[in-house]
Amino acid sequence: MADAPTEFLKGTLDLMILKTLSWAPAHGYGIARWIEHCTDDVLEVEEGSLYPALHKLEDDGLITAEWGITEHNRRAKFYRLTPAGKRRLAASHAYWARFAGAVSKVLETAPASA
Amino acid sequence: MADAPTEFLKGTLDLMILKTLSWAPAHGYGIARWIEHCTDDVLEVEEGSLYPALHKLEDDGLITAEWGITEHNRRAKFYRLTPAGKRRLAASHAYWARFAGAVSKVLETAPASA
DNA sequence: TGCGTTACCTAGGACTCAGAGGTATATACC
DNA sequence: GGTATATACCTCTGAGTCCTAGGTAACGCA
Repeated sequence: MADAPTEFLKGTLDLMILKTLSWAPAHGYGIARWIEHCTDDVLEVEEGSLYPALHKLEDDGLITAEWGITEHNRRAKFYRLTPAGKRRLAASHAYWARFAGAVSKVLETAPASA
Repeated sequence: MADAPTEFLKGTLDLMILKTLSWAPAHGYGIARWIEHCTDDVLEVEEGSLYPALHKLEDDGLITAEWGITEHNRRAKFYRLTPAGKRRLAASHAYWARFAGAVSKVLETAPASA
């Protein structure tokens, strides 16, 4: 994905796509640009990862797509969260918190406690 | 890996192994048990993931192995961090902080700021 | 007309993790 | 002595995820 953190990431792409769409419908290109901007380019979204992920989310019924015109007057597919997508987002967000917390626990535990 | 967070994880297994070994040398089985214990079983380390990871870290020169006897009087391979492993741990730890921070930024940004 | 940006897409390979299976020994219990 | 449990190691294979590299096309501007 980026500079360095290509090591981690897994499932987090789906989560961030869903989160981005929770604010408003958006097209793939815009989602990628926004995530990069929001994280000061720490997270770079590759198109080869993005579009397959988007299609999979659509197949799973978590998002729906509709063709439209962007502010730049270009044809684009706008994605929107479905109710199932909202539920998935909530669940994934909770899982992430749980997971990240667990990793932090390991990373911050002092030697003595072992 | 576990209950739920099998979605995330990637690279984090290596990181947690290195971190565990930074306290003291340990054998595979012990590393797995300790990570599970430390995270209240949020993270479950599967053997099918653990041993290949251990072998890879050894091939990469980040850890070294030596046969010994455990406190249970059983034959076990004890792994120890190499200087390169310590450097990798520091770098990965920093990457993780950077990555987790970026994900949190996306997850916690309010709609209005987009 | 040509170029940069916006916007979409896929095929292929690399890599990681987990499930399932297998080996062997020490200790505890019957 | 025989059996069960826990400890401790290992690998094969499949499923899934991501990236590289390539391609299409339309808009706006010089």
